[in-house]
Amino acid sequence: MIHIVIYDDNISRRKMLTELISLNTELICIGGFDDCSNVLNEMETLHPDVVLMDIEMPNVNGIVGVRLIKKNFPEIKVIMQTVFDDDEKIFAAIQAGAEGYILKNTGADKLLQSIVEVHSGGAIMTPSVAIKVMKFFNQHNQTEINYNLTQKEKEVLIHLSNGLSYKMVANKMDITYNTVNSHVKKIYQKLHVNSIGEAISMAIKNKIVE
Amino acid sequence: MIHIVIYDDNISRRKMLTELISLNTELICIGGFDDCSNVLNEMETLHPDVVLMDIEMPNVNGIVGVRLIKKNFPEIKVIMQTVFDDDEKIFAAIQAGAEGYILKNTGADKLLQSIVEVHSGGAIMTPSVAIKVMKFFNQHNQTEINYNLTQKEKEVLIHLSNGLSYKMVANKMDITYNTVNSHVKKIYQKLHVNSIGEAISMAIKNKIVE
DNA sequence: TTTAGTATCACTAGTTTTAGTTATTTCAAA
DNA sequence: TTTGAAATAACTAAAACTAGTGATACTAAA
Repeated sequence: MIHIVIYDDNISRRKMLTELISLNTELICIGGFDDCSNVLNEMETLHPDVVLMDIEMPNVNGIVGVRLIKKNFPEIKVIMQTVFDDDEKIFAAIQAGAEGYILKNTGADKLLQSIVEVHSGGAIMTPSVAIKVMKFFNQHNQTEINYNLTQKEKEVLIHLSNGLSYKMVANKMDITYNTVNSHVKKIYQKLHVNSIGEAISMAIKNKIVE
Repeated sequence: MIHIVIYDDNISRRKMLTELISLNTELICIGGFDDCSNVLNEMETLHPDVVLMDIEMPNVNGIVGVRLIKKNFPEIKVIMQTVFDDDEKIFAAIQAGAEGYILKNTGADKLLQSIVEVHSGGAIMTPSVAIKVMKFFNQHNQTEINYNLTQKEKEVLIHLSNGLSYKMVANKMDITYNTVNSHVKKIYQKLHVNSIGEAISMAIKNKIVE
């Protein structure tokens, strides 16, 4: 028996969801609220398995709500519901630790399915949300532009980004100071920079070095 | 009519998938191959809408395959299939640009559903994959360790990471070179480093600067 | 009201980086 | 086999950084 609490400022929608949930004998709705003003108290007393959380709510919204829940009751699963336009809210919710993101127009069967899925340890997303997440993922894990740094050049750059001086790099790589200097000059040319700071900044951002 | 090509080294499975797909009148399977050895040629000639791609294949595997497809035919949607929900492969596939990632034991109806969903611009993941992606997401967006850098110190650091010299930073911030020097000394103390390279490296990795 | 932290600035001296030019060897590709 | 890139190295001079000490002014907290 999965215990569910619903947060949604639209009462008729809440009623509808409650009825929908009661159709499945595995699920039971044990509470519903307008917003997250008292979310911690409510979690404390009701201790549901899964929370259905509207993102847009007056006073204390769903993002804050899920953050509070996850911080204090990490075992409670949270599914966010949104009308969906705003990337930022999706990512905020993900970072707050919600297990699911589904659109409000999601079909009844899928909603129920999602609750069960999340309860059993999975995560669910509607496809349009998934594509945003994956795009964001890619964007922030983009494969580097190839600056054609050689292995030695990369090695020098890594050492420098770890705070070593040319002298120390030379020592570590068993080459002379002069050679390190040569490599660095080549690196700067290839990266189109002219200081160690910018080179390292570029190297890290483009994943040339870890 | 959605045109589909299947990559899977298991012939009987490929046959099964082909038959499954043909059950839906909206879908048609226009090709199937053992591995990705000739994937670019095959894409060139068949130009499917969606590719069903097994990850584990001899010779040229699915990860390489999706990477090749996405690089040369970004409009072709790719759904990865695997028996393992191996973290590394999932992320590799996502980064290669796959639109879907589903386990092989996914039900027939869900598979077909997924194809349609992906074709219409969404992305799909099985719940167990989704939770991994989201965890990874969170992990790599963790809030920084607080080094208690002041606003000015951060500002100096940002300028330095953009390649500015102390002199230029001074000019930009309307303070003297000496003050910049003071800030830097403080930064080094707080970050426990003693070179610009290490400071920037640390700053970027800990999201002190973008 | 004393204290701690921030922001500002100065001077110095030693160290390091940057950038210029030049040159040799090696190795793989055209 | 010629060519070109990579790796190595040297020399130099200017510019920049590092690190030490010390000082003033302001603000907010104890």
